[in-house]
Amino acid sequence: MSETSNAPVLVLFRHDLRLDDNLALSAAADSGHPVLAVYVEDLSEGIRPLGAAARWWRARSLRSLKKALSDSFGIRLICRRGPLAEAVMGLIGQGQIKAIYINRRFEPAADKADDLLEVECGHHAIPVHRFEGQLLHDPNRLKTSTGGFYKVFTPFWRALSSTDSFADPADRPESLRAYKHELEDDPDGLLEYDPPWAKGFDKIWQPGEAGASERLEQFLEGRGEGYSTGRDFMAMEVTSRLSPHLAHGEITPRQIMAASARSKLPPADLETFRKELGWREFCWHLLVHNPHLATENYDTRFNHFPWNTDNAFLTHWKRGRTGYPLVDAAMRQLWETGWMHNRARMVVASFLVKHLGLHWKEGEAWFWDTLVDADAANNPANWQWVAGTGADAAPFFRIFNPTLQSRKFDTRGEYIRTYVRELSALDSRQLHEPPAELRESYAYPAPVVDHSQARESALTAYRSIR
DNA sequence: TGAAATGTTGGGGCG
DNA sequence: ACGCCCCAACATTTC
Repeated sequence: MSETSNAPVLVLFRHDLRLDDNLALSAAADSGHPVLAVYVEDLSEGIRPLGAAARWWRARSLRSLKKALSDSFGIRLICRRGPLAEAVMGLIGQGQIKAIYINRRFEPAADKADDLLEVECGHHAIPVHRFEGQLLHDPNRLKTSTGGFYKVFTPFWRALSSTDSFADPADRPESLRAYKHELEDDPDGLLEYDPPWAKGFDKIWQPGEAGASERLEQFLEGRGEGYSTGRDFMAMEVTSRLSPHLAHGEITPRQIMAASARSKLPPADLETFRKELGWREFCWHLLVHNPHLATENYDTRFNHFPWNTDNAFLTHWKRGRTGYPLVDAAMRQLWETGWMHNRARMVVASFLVKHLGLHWKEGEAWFWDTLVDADAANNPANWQWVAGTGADAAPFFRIFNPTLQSRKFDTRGEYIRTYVRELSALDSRQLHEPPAELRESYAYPAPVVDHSQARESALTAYRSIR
């Protein structure tokens, strides 16, 4: 490392485990210097550590990235964990790094950690170059006409999607000079994480950039046909399943927008699909402007809300033993696959908050730990939305009837039968609401709460803080 | 991106 | 033939 002319530039990977449309990587390539590629698990103050399912995903995604860097460029990715600035300083000898290239992060504490890195590097005259990729918009730039941030989705999306077209994605670098080094690859074992509960995940998911672009292509070339209405039906395989790939930065919303413009899917389906990306942007917009979104009620009137603290309720919910087949199917899908259908998420979230009267943070924490796509903005923002404590939130009186949702969106019971296997012999007339006298013989629990009673007490509680 | 309660309408059974 | 009632179907209001 002693000869400065051969000194490397450093590319840091964090939530951007990809080579395509990776502006930091491209800029590092353009610098002409040899590249040292490092993934850092940032333990800086205030950054939320990944949940277990997301760690499972990351281990595989990192392996895939490592292989791609090695195959394409002969670059050996190394992995480190620790507070960002410390990890980076510990890695490099002073004055031997020309520059650092990173993609901007929007989790407020992570953004701060990047600022700190920049300050630390400044002391050593090492410039830190930041690039965009995680989002379509810059939450600090997009403002309402009165200069504030957006609090309602529709005007937000109108403003965002009516602006000039989004930037085109960048190709992966044609060539990169590898920096030769003797650094240890993965001292903390980030690439190895194989918990027993994740055994089934491999059948469903292909973490990594290649898996991401495959999903996108499949979706835009046919799977997404009928998305605008079909997305509500939980047994239909019409959704893109891109969320974990997006969460880990294996694909960018820029790439998705650009690809969707070339798709032959019906315009209505594409519009609905893009709008979902819009919700993702909106959630990040909210988090940037409300750094404590994951821990505090956006609507502070709820600080005095009389939540239940019944641990037995919470356990039934987590295990998928509430006695409501749709809720249980969804919770088991989450456990078995690390993912849950969007409508099912709304149903189980509404059930936790309104039927069981538990604090949304309980559900948010479980999702955070069990979802492969857990995202620091989307998870809390959507939980607050369902709970009615959030921005542009669902009105307090919107209480899903799990049995009705089941009849409407899983009419033939395929979704339920897939995950609540003990009920698979029931015909669809009984499946949505198994008769009390049958439950014992099917080893299926009685409902933990009575729907209309639970509904009434939720309404009473929510009215109390209006 | 809801569900339940309440109101309205119209067809058909029936005295 | 007619009015009355019932109730399903649909619309509107309310939470």
